Amino acid sequence: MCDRHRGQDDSRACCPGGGRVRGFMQPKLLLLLAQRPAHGYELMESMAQEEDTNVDPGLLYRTLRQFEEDGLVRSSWDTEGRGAARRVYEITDEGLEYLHAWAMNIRRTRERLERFLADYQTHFASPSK
Amino acid sequence: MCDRHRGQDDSRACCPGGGRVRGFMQPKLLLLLAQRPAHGYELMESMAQEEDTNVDPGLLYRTLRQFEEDGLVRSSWDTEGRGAARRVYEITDEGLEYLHAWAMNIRRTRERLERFLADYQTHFASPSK
DNA sequence: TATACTATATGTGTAAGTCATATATCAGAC
DNA sequence: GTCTGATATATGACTTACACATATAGTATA
Repeated sequence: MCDRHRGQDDSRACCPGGGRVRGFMQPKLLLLLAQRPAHGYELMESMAQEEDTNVDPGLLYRTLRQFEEDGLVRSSWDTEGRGAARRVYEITDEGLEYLHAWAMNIRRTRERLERFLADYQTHFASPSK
Repeated sequence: MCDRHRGQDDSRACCPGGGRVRGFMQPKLLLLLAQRPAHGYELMESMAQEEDTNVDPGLLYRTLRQFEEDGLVRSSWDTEGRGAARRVYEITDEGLEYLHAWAMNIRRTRERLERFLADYQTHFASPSK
């Protein structure tokens, strides 16, 4: 752990460029939308809750707009009820295909992570240091 | 799968921005160097073999230079033997600390992937579609 | 009327990755 | 001899996922 974060209990913050495997919000968003249509704020709360990572609203809304531009979701304004108008997103057929492709890649990634962790443990468990 | 790649047997190529979780080369490089010192070309071959992904030499060499700048590895020229001179890298103590921090993050990431895949399968296995 | 929460959005910058290309040495084919 | 291909390292231009800051507007409640 780096000097900056040593002693902190939030090991997620460690380190500058050091750690984390990225690129996960997009499939996660598509899966949530496959389960049910939702608006951005709702998706943000779901993600913040299920993953224990802080979600950047800017990234989330931009990702949704990009998804719509790419035809993976479509949106409509919900002006019913109280509160500010909300844009409700639902997944398209193309979005579902994307999600399936993503799931395959994630399965492969999981296997790579498992091989990495196995190698890592083997190496640091052995007495040869 | 997207139009561009439908029918191809290489599902890794799919799709433009669609899939793959990134940021994995760095911990993988550090683990390889923790196992034994090596030069760039050798690391490239190890990675291309163990992961079945094509490795970009540009990215690899730039990453190693960055590692050295950050003090995670140190290098020396090997002019022995025949062939072009090669720069041999070995991991430093700081690099080892980084590797440990990375391994923790990767463990957490694996759990997120597993939760995602479980949710995914649950959703698409159920008859409610 | 102040403040907090709900809800969506932009601007700027960085880091990891992609693709193309440049370079030099050496081995073997022809 | 020189041509091709493997070994070996490197730069330039570009894209994208993400981080961090900030803007905006409506609603609820104290």
